[in-house]
Amino acid sequence: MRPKLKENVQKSVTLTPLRVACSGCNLRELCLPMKLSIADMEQVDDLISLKHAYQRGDYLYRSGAKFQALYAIRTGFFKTQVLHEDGREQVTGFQMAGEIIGMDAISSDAHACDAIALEDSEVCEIPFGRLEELSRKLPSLQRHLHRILSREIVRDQGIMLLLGSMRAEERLAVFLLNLSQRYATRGYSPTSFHLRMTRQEIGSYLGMKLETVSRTLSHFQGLGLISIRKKSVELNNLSGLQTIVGPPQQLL
Amino acid sequence: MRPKLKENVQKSVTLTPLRVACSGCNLRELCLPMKLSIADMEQVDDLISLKHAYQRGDYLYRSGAKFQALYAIRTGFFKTQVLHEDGREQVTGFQMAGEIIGMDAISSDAHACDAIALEDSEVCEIPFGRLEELSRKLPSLQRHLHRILSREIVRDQGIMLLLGSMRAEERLAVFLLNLSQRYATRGYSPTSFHLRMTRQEIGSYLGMKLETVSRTLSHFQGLGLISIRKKSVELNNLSGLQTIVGPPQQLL
DNA sequence: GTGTGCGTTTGATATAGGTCAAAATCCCTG
DNA sequence: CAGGGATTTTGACCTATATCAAACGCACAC
Repeated sequence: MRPKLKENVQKSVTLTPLRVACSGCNLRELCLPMKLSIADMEQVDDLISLKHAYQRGDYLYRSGAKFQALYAIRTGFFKTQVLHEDGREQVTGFQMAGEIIGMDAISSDAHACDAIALEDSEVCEIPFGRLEELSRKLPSLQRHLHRILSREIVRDQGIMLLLGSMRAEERLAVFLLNLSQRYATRGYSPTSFHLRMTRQEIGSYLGMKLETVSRTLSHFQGLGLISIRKKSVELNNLSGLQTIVGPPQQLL
Repeated sequence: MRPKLKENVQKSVTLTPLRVACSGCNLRELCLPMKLSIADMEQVDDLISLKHAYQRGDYLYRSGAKFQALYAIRTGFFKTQVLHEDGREQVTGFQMAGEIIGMDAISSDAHACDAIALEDSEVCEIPFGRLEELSRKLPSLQRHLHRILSREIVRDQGIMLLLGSMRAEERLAVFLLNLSQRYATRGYSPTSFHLRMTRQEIGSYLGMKLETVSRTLSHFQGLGLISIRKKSVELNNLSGLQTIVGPPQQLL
């Protein structure tokens, strides 16, 4: 039933004929947080035609694939990764419901990374040509698209800061706090959640080896900051994690 | 005459009343590589009103400053950096003529990083509101704006790969090859150029300490790959540098 | 010209995190 | 429910890079 990630080779897309309406979507505040008239909203609904289902391990898109659309995650969890020819890979992000992915592909009309479902997921497809067209007519949609693109740039800069100037403990604390905050935004517990990714994927994202991820998590547990058992984490002391993030503790 | 970087505190902007026309700019192929009718081009010329001059050490913008415009670098060299409250800084990029910066600010209407001139520079200002307006009328301009934003995302992903999974030698080789390629694109020698930034800034960008930058450069010189004296570099063996970039040489 | 300071180089030493290995646990498959 | 691969944990050891320190040199100021 549950496929091993590496073996899901083909892009197995289950088309759900069901039309999804943004106007009725409970993620709208995350995905399209702008005010539109009813008539304009209908045009947006028109744009986002199909909802596709992906199983754990499926590719949403592959590096090199022709760019067609942006994707809004409706449910589920994805990772994006870039591959270096010599086999090295770098996870560039983990995406959850309400987030939009695929923007790397606009610049060259081909995707620059892979996007892979880490659990069974549903995705709304946003044909980019039509999005551009509509955003020419709706300034607030245009503005929103620009914000989303820019937000991605800012996010990436934050990761550069993380990878370029933080120690392993700090990176992991930032990572946990970031997940916490994103779950909170979605109405889930900020202190208790399941990690959808492996230690190896966390490590790739944070620029460290899986053993170091595991050791550091154990260390946090030893300090009483978190409880972790396999993939379920409990953050027992958010402000304690916050204080980990900071320059090397010379005091204390 | 030549100010120390840290002391140029105020944003000293010299307004050049001269109107600059994109239509006549020799950087157009880098900055606006798209075909427009003469009439449309005039509208773009209209948009990009003023050319400002900055001296070495001047801030083009600061983190937190209100977002007004994107900036196209006409001549000169900038760095962008993000600061963590605890004083740590991360250089997020080095920008040269024909490149556009400031896109981080769109998402929140405030700049998320600092941009600082590393040499005397001239910059074209592109008021963003008017750019959005015009891009609603000119689909090819709209498309171009989207490409530029997306290109920045792809660039950042490349840096994440670099910071997250390459060794110091590889990072520095990638850095030198990237500069080489960008100078080549601008019609300068790909094998002989001046570094505008300090070892410390290179180190910040590449996630390593200045001493490691210096040692690694010396090492490359020892291998005959480059010649370096202070800030002037000569790349003697581009393909040799290429082979440095790759998984840890187990063979050889 | 001489002094001062920043940037750079180089050396000696320390350490965070990587590597290798083994055991424990989990989870899917048959 | 037994078997086997994948994932995780933990330990022992190693290395790439950081840290600390000293000396040098160039650029600018006086």
